Amino acid sequence: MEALAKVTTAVPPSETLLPGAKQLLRDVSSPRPNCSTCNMLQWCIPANVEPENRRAIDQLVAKRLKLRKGETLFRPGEKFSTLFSIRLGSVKTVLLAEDGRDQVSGFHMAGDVIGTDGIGSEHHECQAIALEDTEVCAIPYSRIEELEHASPQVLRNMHRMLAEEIGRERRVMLMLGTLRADQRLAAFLIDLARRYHARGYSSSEYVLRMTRDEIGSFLGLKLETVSRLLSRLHREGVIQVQGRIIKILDPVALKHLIETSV
Amino acid sequence: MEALAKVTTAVPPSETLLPGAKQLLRDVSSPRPNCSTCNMLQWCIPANVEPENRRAIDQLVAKRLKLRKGETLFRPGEKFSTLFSIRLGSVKTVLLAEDGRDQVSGFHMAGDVIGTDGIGSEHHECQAIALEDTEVCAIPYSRIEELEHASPQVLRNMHRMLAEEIGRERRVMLMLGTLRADQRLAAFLIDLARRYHARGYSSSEYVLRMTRDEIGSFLGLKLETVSRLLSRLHREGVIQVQGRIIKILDPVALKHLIETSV
DNA sequence: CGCCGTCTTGACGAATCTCAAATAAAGTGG
DNA sequence: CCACTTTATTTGAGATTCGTCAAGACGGCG
Repeated sequence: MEALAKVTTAVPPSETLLPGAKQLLRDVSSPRPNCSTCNMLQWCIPANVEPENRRAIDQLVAKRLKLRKGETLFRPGEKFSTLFSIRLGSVKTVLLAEDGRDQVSGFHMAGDVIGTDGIGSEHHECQAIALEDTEVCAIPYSRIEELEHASPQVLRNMHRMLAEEIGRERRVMLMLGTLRADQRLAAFLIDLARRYHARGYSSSEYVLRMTRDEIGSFLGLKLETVSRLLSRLHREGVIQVQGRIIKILDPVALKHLIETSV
Repeated sequence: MEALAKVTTAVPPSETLLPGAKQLLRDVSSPRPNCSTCNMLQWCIPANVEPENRRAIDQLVAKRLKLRKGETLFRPGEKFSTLFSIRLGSVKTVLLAEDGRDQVSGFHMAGDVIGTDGIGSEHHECQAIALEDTEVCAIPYSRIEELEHASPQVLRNMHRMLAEEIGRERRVMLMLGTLRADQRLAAFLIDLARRYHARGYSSSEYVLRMTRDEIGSFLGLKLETVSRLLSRLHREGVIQVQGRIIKILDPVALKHLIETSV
């Protein structure tokens, strides 16, 4: 795996970046987090940074945090100050309404940057919860803003990320408003495949990190419907499902499903 | 009404701000658009501007445009350079998918600023179409950025607007993912009432500017469902519907409907 | 006045949800 | 590592919601 085993449970008093509950999260800033040797660098905020800024990016990450499954990274209303780059694991974001309704608004995997929802309003709008044991780099937004001035590439990366985020939300809206249940599920499976592929994994086989209930919440469906539709696609030979292991057998049929009207 | 009747059909060659189709829109920059005497000022980007910046804001608006019902202000893919503040009338924004699906993503009324979807990506992401005869102020984004440096109030207003936009999209997602048809419609009617009220109009009676089909598209429903549900709410005494005239008779019942599980 | 786009309403069917029970998988403590 | 508990998943039957198709009414406008 990696040399990240040593978990320092004590929070160093020097940099109290994270208020409240987050103090409980395990800080795993081994000796010192170091972007330039990080193997997630190519996906992250300082990707392809100019040679002259190489040294600067090692000042970017304040600390690394380790979350156990189910732990919360930030909550709605919390003051925004930090973006989090997922190094390892996966995270769901959940929207909460005043009346108690809630909905999974996204699933995020290694290489994704989360917390961007706070940039506009100074406060987080959703809750981020680890779907499995997860490690994130905490990057103070103020440092990003500084580096944006020095590095056009960092600015470009940030813009790309924010634009992707907006595009993602837009696709979700279109999906919820215009697609049937089976089409939503197909779109979901294809999107996951695409994202795993982009990270160098197989695009035809992967393991779901979330429950049927969480998938249903994201897609605006009940968990039983998700389960039934997975079974149906399996029966039809389009995919193969074994618990959370998904194999896409006929990607063309899957894509076609989204476009067919009945 | 207002002193806006004189429509100059000729586009002055001086400032060719808007490319392509937009040249066809009628420029109604009477002598010169003037924010400081505009009666929409309190809702707009330079609202509550500092006294020392009063003169600067009159350089903000490049021109005023008049759209007839059905005309398009901008389209997906078009280069972003300008925000539009609605002075009069109303506009819908429409998302388009590659496969032909489309969905109304929002309804915008006088006082709303549209075009913000282009800020992140440099290109517009949706199509803006006038629902009725409409007048907008075209505000070059570069001028806003300049003014943001001089005026903390303008910066604040911009942030507020963008945060509101994000919050609005978030609420739409939650609505589409978690509410039944009747609850969506109730939420829609309440939202319109709230927005009209904020603009000084009655919160219990208003005229819809869009068709049942457009409401359905926005809510992820078919037009027949929208019509049936309006009739049902009318029958139940919660609202009164006469064509596009809506009267909210029992706002409490309407709000309650959203929270009841069946 | 007649046309056309919009709206309403009914009947029917398909999609999706609810409730319930059985099964499978994952986590826990000895 | 096993037995036990808890959680997650599958599947069925029946109810409900919503969409589809079709016919007619309404209303603005040339």
